[in-house]
Amino acid sequence: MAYWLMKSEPDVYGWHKLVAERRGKWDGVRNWTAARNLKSMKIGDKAFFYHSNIGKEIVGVMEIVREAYPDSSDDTGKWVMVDVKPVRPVKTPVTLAAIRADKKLKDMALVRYARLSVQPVTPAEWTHICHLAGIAA
DNA sequence: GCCAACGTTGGC
DNA sequence: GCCAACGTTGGC
Repeated sequence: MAYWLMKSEPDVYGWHKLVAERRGKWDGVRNWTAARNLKSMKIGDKAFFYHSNIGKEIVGVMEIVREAYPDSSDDTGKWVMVDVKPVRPVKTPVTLAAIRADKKLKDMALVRYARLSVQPVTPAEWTHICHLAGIAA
């Protein structure tokens, strides 16, 4: 099983909206590196939901429930989307500042490639962040 | 609102 | 195929 981190601006599509919907479509990705990550996802993979711009923190854990298929918001047919469902909210949000300040996390894509909206997370990073978030890994 | 980082586009 | 110009993202 692989781990990921996916970003969304909460005023556009936030954690609470995903929880309300019970299942969400992760569309609108228009970056080749992010799209490659979407295509690598398997059903059952876990992903952190990160609020960019407002909050700048990890707020929940999602699971991939449908693997990459054509993005319905894309007319060109080049891009893909996946479906996700919320698994659990974090107990304590893990902020970008906390991630930057943590030696174990400073190599995360979130820090090194700030603009990448869909990025891999290593098992060690996943476990550590779950610990900081006060939830089981 | 500004600006740094960086991806993309288009002229050559 | 290079690289300057431009656009976008996202932190501050």
